Amino acid sequence: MARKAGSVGEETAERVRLAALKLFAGKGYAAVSMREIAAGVGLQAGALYNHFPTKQAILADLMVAHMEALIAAWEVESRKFATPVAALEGFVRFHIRYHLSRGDEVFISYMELRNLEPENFVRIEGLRKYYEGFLRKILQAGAASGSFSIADVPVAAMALIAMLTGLNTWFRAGGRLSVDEVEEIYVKMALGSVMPGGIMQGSSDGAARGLTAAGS
Amino acid sequence: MARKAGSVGEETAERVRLAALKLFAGKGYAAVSMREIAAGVGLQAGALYNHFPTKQAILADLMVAHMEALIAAWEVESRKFATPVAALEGFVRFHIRYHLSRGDEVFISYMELRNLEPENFVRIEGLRKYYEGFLRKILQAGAASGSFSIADVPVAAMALIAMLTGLNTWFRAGGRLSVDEVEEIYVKMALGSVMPGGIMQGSSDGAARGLTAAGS
DNA sequence: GTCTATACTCGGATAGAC
DNA sequence: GTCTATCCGAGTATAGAC
Repeated sequence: MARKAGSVGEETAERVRLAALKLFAGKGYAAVSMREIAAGVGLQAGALYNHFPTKQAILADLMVAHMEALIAAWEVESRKFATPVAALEGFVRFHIRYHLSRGDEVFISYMELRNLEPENFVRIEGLRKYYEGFLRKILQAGAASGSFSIADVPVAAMALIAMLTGLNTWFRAGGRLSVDEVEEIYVKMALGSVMPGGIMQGSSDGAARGLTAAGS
Repeated sequence: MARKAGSVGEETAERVRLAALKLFAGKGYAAVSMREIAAGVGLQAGALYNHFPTKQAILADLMVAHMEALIAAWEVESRKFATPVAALEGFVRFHIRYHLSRGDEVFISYMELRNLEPENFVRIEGLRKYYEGFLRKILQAGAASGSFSIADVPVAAMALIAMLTGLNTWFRAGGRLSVDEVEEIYVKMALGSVMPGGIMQGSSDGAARGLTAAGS
């Protein structure tokens, strides 16, 4: 936030962000000192204050940037999908890929909320709610059209988001399964959890299948 | 761990655990001082060291106690269920109720792992894996019998656990929905995510429905 | 078992020279 | 913009009196 494009100091500020991101994600915000961050950039601690007024401002900057980028990315991606079913599948795939590729940002955005002053906390929480609203709208549309069988849209949205984001806590690249494989599994589980027709075997071939409602 | 039953000091130690639990859950382990914990018990900081050798020992004690109690509770509860489908429904209900009733313990056990020294970390992680194993066994049995359609049992187990535990991050008693209502929704979603028959409308009346496999 | 007092280290943040 | 030096508060943990 508030970056002066083209200025020399902005390059240093960006390196500060990167070093702080790694350290916060690895040890936790409270356990990281300004001296450590400075060392990661090759500076003395005092020099950090030319770029950020406080330690918490660095954290808030990282979180806001992450949430805004996430929202912007989905706003582009979401244009591809015409039906609620396609949109849900697209959301699952997008959320998984985006979050797995930004592990550090996701980690601090979910773990360090309580280290924010109220003003920053409210702002980040608002952005998060806004992002969750995308999924709620998809589920609402599908429930209205009969594609989904959902007892409570806000609850279903939170359940799905938690399931998807949970991937970040255990998935490691180079393990038994690839991202693509895990993504397919999650798509099936997510769709199965809200669709009256249940799990569709071999449903991973495209995003634009039309599904008519099938009551219980 | 290592409690001397009946001793006078154990009462104080228990009060220390309680105060530390509340503080760790509220502000984060790293942000809580021994002075704060002592004040919560009505002691001076130095007196804490009569009961715990270090600050981290308090954290590890709380985590181990939580995980062992959780495992013991499920080992009792699990005897009630005869089929994989009933066991999965029972697990979902148990996990939700147990975790929502121990919000503080759950919170620190998931958030403060990185503040543990390797020895303690390995121990807690082992207990967590052991608990997750309960769900894996249920899913494996159901997949073998044809009740479930699961592409990968370990992945499905992690996805379900994340969905269930995620409840703790947003559910608040006294809100729009009761625990019972949310529990029903999660049961349907969890079963729907792994059952080829999909969501069963009105499936919340009991835990022992027999379900025969129904392929796609 | 608890107290007071304190050793020792480290934290965030600032001032002023260059 | 970065450096060195420093302020000042707070951290964990210990020592010894009671």
